Amino acid sequence: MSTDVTEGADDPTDWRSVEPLDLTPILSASLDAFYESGFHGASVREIARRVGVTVPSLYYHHQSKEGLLIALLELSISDLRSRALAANDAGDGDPVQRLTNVIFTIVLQMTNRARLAALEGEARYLGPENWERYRAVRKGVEGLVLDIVHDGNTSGDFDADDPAETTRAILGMCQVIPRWYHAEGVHSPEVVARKYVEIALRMAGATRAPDMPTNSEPTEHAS
Amino acid sequence: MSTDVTEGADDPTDWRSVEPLDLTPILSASLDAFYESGFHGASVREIARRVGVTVPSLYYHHQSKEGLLIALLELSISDLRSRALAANDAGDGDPVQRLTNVIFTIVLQMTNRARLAALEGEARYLGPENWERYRAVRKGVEGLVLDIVHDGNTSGDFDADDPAETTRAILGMCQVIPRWYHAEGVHSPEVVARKYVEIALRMAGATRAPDMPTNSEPTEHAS
DNA sequence: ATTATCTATAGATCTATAGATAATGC
DNA sequence: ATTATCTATAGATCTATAGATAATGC
Repeated sequence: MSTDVTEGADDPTDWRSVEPLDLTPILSASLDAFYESGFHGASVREIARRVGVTVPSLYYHHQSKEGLLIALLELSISDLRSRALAANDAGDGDPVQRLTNVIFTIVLQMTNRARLAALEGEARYLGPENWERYRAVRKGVEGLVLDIVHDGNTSGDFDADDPAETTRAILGMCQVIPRWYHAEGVHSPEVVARKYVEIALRMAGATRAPDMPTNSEPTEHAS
Repeated sequence: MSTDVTEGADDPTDWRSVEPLDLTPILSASLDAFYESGFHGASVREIARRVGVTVPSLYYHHQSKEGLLIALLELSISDLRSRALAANDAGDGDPVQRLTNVIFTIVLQMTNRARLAALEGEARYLGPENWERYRAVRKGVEGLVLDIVHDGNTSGDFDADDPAETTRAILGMCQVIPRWYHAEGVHSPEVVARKYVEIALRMAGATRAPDMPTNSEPTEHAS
């Protein structure tokens, strides 16, 4: 049984590094247009022009303009989800390490794929069905972080007054990274990720330091 | 000399409470439409329909569709700016109290005026001139918070590893509040503001607690 | 046969303005 | 005179589809 390997993303256990997704020319052009002008500000004509094809050609590959957006969002959020889960697992049950790993991989996405991550703000223009599906995955990631903060509070590793609010605050500061990183980011994605891990640990009231992840080390298990 | 009192907002020293702005019917309808559909997704026809006038009537009062947006953004950002400055002054030179007051008033805006605050994301669709003007004010507020974090680091009240990154993180978590507060906010604006002040102080590494502001006390100086 | 593109066009909607008309204040 | 509204319309642009045509793989 040969399952399609290209589904989702690359090796899901590889949460320490985030390479740019290689998109089809149509999705790549859509991303550029949506990023610059927003979903409603970008026209299918403009997208077709960037790709170098006619408009009907776009409709052959995707059902509608919304179909272009949902394809991009789905790629982005499902990849974020699988990396976040892998990062959490790699924390081996230790709340401090789990939060560290998860925030590290999230910030890597926000910086290395800033344009794609910035599309999240356009998700609210999806139709009810696509919106609900997207929202469910998004909620799952938030729930994961909330669980970590909760567990840390219970174990005494964290000291968050209001875990739900702390979780929203942590994810909130990450969400806005794409707004400024692409334009004025001076640090490498890894450096930013480490800084935000430190800040997130403070927000949760962590009582000890984690092992800071790094992506410069070679992976020990060959493929 | 009777200067126009309605210019800007109400008493600028009153940073402890934030009432909803009362907008003209046209701006109120524009805000609703922009909030629901975004700048490009909202049409002037739809705005006119909400107000109950014809489209040309809109153009009598405002130069263009962008004129509607900039009017709303200008109201929002200038009010935020003056409140933030007043809140900073009320901190009396103490970094802990200054950060507390400024974050408190910012979060009050994000919750009490969630729809208006959410418009910030549309600012990037402004023309170059309006965008630059808006951006300058926005940068001013960021600079104010950065100064506070810096001063606190110098005085030993804070312990921020990277003041610029900490400032962005603090303002970032505040910026996204409108995205969830309007929909699922269960706490009162004041309660949320106090929670975020606590979180912000942790992020900056504050070594002592502030006097938490409250807006339930009557102002001691009559008008 | 299947896949991918094209030309041509439907039909709606967009922002904005010209110029007429009514209501208000001196 | 000034302020605020209207009808009518310009002129561009929007998303999406019908149906023809070319290229590819068996």
